Amino acid sequence: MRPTMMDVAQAAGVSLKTVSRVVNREQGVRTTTLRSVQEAIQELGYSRNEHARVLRQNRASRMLGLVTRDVSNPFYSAIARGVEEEVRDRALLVIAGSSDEDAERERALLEVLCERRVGGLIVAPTGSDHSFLAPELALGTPITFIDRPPWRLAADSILLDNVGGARDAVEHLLAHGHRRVALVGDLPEVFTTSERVRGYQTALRAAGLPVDEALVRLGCHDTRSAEAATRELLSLPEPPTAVFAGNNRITFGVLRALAGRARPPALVGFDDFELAPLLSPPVTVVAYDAVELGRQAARLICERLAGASGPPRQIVVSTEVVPRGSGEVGP
Amino acid sequence: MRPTMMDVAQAAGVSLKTVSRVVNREQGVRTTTLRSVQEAIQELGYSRNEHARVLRQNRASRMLGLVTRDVSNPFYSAIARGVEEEVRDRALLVIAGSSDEDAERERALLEVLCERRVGGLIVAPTGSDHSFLAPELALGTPITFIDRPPWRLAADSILLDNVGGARDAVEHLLAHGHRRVALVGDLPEVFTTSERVRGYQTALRAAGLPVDEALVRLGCHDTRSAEAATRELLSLPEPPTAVFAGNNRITFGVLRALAGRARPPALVGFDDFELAPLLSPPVTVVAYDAVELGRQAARLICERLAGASGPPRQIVVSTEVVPRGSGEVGP
DNA sequence: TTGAAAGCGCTACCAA
DNA sequence: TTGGTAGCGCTTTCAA
Repeated sequence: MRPTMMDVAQAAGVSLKTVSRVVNREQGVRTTTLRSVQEAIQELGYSRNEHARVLRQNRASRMLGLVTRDVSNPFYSAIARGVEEEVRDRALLVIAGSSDEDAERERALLEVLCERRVGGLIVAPTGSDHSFLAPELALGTPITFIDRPPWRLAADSILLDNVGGARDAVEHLLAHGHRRVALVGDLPEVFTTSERVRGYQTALRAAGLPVDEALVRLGCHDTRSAEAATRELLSLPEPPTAVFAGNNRITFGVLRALAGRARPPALVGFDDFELAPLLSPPVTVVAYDAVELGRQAARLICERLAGASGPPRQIVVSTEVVPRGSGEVGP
Repeated sequence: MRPTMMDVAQAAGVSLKTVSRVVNREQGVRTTTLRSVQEAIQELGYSRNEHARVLRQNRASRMLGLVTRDVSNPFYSAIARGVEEEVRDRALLVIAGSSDEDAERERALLEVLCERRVGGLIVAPTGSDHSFLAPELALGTPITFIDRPPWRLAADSILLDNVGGARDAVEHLLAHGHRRVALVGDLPEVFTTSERVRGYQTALRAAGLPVDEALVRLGCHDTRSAEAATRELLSLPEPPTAVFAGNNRITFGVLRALAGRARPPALVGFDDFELAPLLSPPVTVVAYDAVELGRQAARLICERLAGASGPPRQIVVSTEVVPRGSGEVGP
């Protein structure tokens, strides 16, 4: 059996309360007593039961729940990293789970995390109704949405400047003389997709160019479909001279479609990636600090935990075009 | 205040025990009673307190602790993914933390996880003494080490075939006619480094070639130092005609050093990466299934939780050379 | 400086 | 089919 404080107390010949004092580093324990209790703890391999503490203190556990669409995706693992960095010194742990873009699974994960009485929740959401979190929010658990806003729930959110980033990318291509700029994008119902499409349209309209629907290929949710869509674009009677890729998966698909072509179209991709500078040509991207996204989310949670009230906040993280070569070739 | 079972009971006009039955889906509750309790639960936004359950049932919490060196590193996030996939159906959650290669931090994380009464621990270790985990192990908490073996502790481990993978890589280069094969490696005190060095030496010796220390550059813990080491190798009076890179960070550094060179040496890197096929030339690597590594670790934990006893097990995951171009050029 | 006792929210056990 | 009660391991409060 696992030793309890009572076991330690008996081994050390003191009362349970004295052991509690030692374990919690409280003042007012004679040095000799302290020593003998510490020895008993060592001897028995005692480890304090956090569940009993949480229960007795009737508080949240020192854990944050982080629900993303896939922990192994570099975007979300960077967020996880940022969250962890930010809460590390506050002795908070992170429980991370993947929804796999399944709203049911997302909900199940979030509910289980609430049963665990997490101190806060950070969600990169998939579902389209988060109203089931309203009671938890009302009870004081801070919840921050990241990458996409909450639906049917008034909660904090950290978003990228999707419109601005996409607009900058397309303007960058236009500035290099392109007039036929294609967009390869993810599922149109996804928040970030529709925002980036808006940015794309905004840039074209500001330049007095029409939005040619033949050059807009949405619904590419994986590398393969992005590759196929790009091949289709390139075999049009009037192919685009430049491509804007809506996210990193799509950029990889576009790159596969362009591989080996003598004179590939210009390319700017949303999302940076480590090897972008090593490709030929090096890939121009819309970059941002994904780790910072996680840090900001965690910071917001911590502020709320520290008592900050007030209406939901929305923080928009800026993006930046990083020219590397692929986006600076002419038509 | 957060509602308890007692609050629900009062709202529904039943006893606490009846609410417990409903919450736990026990048989023997009249349909009308069931309904009214469910309504009260909905009304109050009740959520069961998992800490109270764990305490009362005197069991481990349904959580696994996962301590890696950096959650945002693709290798470890793939492991996290594998662990999660494997335990998902068993309703286990994963608490993930990064040690940042700091043994003290690793120890602190592991101890906090034990206080949380995790059902099992998976560790990609940094420290060189894990004997402090002995009491926890003795109390029945399964612990699996991954990527590197435990030190001063008899516990399960999941390792890569580091020697075999490195040997295969070098043999692959030798088979293409190389006689001067360099090794760029991580810190020599790291387990995987020394194993891979052994594999490198084994391959050379088996081919009757000397191990030329001038061609062995260890201590490269980041991309930058690997790049510098590679530049040094290339400016030797007798430069290598092929390079074996000891891990993915090093491969990236080597690639940076080779970028733009008219006739780069052959290259095989340990660790696969998504963009390897898209580089020019595409990069030949020693590949393995990192997600499977995590799955195996979780499987081992689950078997132990299900009662499997016996001496520590060691599982070695095989590797495979994936030829893509960079490793198939002659000297 | 130390100890005794109540009780956090829940489940297990027994009773009705 | 339902309810009462003890107690999980700890912290809190009060007393010695």
